[in-house]
Amino acid sequence: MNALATQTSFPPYSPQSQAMAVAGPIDIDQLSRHVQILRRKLAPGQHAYRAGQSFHAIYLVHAGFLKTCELSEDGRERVTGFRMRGDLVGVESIGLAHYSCDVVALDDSEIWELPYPPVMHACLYMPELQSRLTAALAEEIRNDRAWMLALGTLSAEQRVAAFLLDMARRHLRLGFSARHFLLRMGRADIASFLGLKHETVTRALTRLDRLQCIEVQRREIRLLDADGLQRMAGQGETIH
Amino acid sequence: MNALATQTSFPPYSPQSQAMAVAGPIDIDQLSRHVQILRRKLAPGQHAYRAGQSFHAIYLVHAGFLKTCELSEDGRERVTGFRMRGDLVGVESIGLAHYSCDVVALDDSEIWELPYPPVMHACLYMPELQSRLTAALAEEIRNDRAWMLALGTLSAEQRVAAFLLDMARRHLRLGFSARHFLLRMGRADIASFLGLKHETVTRALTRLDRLQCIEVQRREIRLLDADGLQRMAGQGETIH
DNA sequence: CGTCTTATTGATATCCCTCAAGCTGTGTGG
DNA sequence: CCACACAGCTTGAGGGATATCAATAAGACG
Repeated sequence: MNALATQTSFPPYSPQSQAMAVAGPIDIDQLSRHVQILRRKLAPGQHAYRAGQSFHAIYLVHAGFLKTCELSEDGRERVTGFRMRGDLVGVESIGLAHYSCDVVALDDSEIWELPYPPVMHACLYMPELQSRLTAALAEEIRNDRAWMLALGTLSAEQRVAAFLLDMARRHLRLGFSARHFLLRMGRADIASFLGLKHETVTRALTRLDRLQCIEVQRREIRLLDADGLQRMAGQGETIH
Repeated sequence: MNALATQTSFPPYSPQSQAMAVAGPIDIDQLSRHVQILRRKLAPGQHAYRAGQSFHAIYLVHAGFLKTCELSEDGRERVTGFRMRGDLVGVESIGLAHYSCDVVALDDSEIWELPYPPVMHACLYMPELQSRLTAALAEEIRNDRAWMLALGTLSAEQRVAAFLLDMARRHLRLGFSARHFLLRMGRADIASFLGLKHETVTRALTRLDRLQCIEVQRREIRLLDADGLQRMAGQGETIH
């Protein structure tokens, strides 16, 4: 039995997590004085919301792991991102009457529901909140654009490398090992996100394993040569 | 000489444009009471800003046509969008010290510079502005995600069809013909935006022409069968 | 232990890219 | 006004990366 297997929920709460005042970009303690925050737990496969449901709240991921899926009229579907602790979810639907995409838990998760008109109203009393929210939206755009660049200019293998590095960085930001982690999603979800087919993702992972860049065993990933991966993905910086 | 050739600048000002109170998502008349709005003219090829320049303003496109380009450390580059009258530009860099991408005019253009800290400050006096700005950011995210879905699930030909429909819709929204318009960008820019090569874009256009869906002559486009294009691009609705 | 889902691997097909050449329109200078 | 050069577009031939189809293997779960 390895260490990762004991992480029943991902990411596990840090010791002070219940008391943490700032989760992600939002000052929750202060916000909770103005709006009623509901905590929702989701089992793997459950939806936080679906496209078409009436928009009433944005969510802060407190624990777990989720994916956002874009859907088209004719049934095409694509994973547009993965969300973990500290990420805001639902902001893409601000200004609409109905949510525009699906959000599905990939693991046991807890999300904090921030009812939207109240949050907007609270911005009048918390100027800080307003700029945080706007900055979070802008960062979302930059993040999407960075992936657009990657998907349009990198080969399958490079995309997978970039994906692993992104996961590693986000794990690190939450205080987990960037060198050794468990993917919370299946090959098909990775493939959808990267604009590939699941067999291609598998082959890329196998190849990176053979190149001694990583060690893969199903969903368990070990980064052996992060610098090599970064060169491959066209990124200069190192994971600290 | 055809009608399009007489449109020296695109889109031309509408008769009341100088007096128009609401351009795009922002109430400019009211905003101009709070912040100093500078009008900048750009010739084709000129940059509104470049990645790395210090962030000090967002822009409202008043006339003309521009592209936004994402750049990577190792020299990869990709067009992430095209902007026309009413579009906001620069919002992706909110929260940063420096702009994160390039914005280049493709045609004679005029952009209105909205200095950013002042705009943020003005939000305190104009609650409407705040929600408009947030909604504009959210729409940007949805727009990017819709293209992510398209680029990940459509063939080259379908992408080109979707691109033409998008252009047609946006022309229509500005009061121009959706059936007959001039592309402001070259094949290479379209290709970059769609994650293709310029030869592939050319071939797709030629093919759509042969299929009698459109008529192409260099940059002049005529939509002969918008419904056919829409079916092709997996979109149900019609251009009204 | 059997079933089901997920992942891996292989063989082949296809779409798009690459490279190369020719074409078209535009601008420039004689 | 014409000759020329140049940039952008088009077209063709061929190759390569990824998709597709199919079979097997490995876990997960009851």
